[in-house]
Amino acid sequence: MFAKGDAPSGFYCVISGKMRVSSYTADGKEALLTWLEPGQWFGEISLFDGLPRTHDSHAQIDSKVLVIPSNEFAVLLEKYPELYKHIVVLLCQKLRQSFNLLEDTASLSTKGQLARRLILLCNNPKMSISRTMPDNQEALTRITVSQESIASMLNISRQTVNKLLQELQKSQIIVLNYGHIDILDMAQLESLTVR
Amino acid sequence: MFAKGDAPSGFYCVISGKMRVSSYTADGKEALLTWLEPGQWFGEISLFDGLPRTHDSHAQIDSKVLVIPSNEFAVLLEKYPELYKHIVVLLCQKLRQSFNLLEDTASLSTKGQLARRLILLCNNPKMSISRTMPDNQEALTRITVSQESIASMLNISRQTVNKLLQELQKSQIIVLNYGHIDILDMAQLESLTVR
DNA sequence: ACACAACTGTCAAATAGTTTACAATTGAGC
DNA sequence: GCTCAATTGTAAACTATTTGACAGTTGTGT
Repeated sequence: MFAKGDAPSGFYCVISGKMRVSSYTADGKEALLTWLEPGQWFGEISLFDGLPRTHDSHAQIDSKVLVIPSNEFAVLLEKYPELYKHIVVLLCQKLRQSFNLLEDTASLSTKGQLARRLILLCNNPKMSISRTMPDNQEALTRITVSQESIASMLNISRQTVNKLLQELQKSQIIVLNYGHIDILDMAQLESLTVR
Repeated sequence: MFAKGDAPSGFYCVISGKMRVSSYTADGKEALLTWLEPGQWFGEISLFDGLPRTHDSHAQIDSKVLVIPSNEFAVLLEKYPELYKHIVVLLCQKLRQSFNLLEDTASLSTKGQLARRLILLCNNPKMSISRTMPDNQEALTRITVSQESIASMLNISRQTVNKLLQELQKSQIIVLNYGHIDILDMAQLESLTVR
């Protein structure tokens, strides 16, 4: 468990399992940002600007996390300054991702945001600094996520999520199941997200 | 004018004036992300990951922008690799800012988001890589922005903005004027943004 | 000082989303 | 196979937000 607000302490990489990245409202409701999967790094923001962590990260399932403590990482950077290039690329990827998310929430209808999120969930593991993870999940068409989780990501109620998902199902774009969603027509899904 | 989707072309710094950073919906509505003021750098994301620009930036008023073309910047980086450190810090600042924005939209009520945005607009110029700009705007309590602009930033209607602002005015938190808003009680404004 | 554009204030009807509540279904563990 | 927790489906009442329309106000430029 790496809590939001914690002092900066290191650079982390998910080795196995799955971490939830989220923040919490006053009333304890979770606002889910994303998941971190094996091969994805996190914690670098605090590391470089020295401010508290931006989010809570906690294991959703049994997970192993590689920890590089701040001071050790500083030594590494000293020794291999070319590491900076990769850090910069990692940061740019994350920044681009969050800009895209921001743009979505700032200009899409609720239905559009839902469609966008479904697409994002299909090609989730994109934050990795290394390309060590195989890209074989490219054409993933099954999303293993509860409607409840989608709701907390979009800051809307589960009932609304359900209603919209059923509309998509009626349009033959997706198929709803217990605990997962199958995408039938990615192209049509994309067409719902044109701004 | 630096358009979203343009090929990466350089690293920029606002010298004078004010740039609007935004994207546009299909129907031409503007989704305003923020402004860039003198001393603030932009364009670095495209520069480092080689992908198209993430946003439109266009001058709101007559502005001067320093342009460092990609190839020249590459030479600079080669010559002064310690520049990377500063780039990393700049990126972290922007990332932290967008995470905060994301968190707001993901967990605050409309009124809370409005309060948050008013606060942000007070201490806007925070994206600068250098500390060359004096910090004398710290306790700024007048926001020069139309209700229309606020609406497009929050992706809500102008009428709703107006209604909520008037509630804040009734609570003696702000005063509404033609073209600008005065903040009377920053503390109370902050208290509306607790999650 | 006049005209005009930009901005603000307001309202009613229509739409969208939340909340509360409860039933039905599914999957996991014993 | 049975039980229980998690998840999904559904509906009605309520609240929030949008849309469209229009009037009033303020600042700018001539």
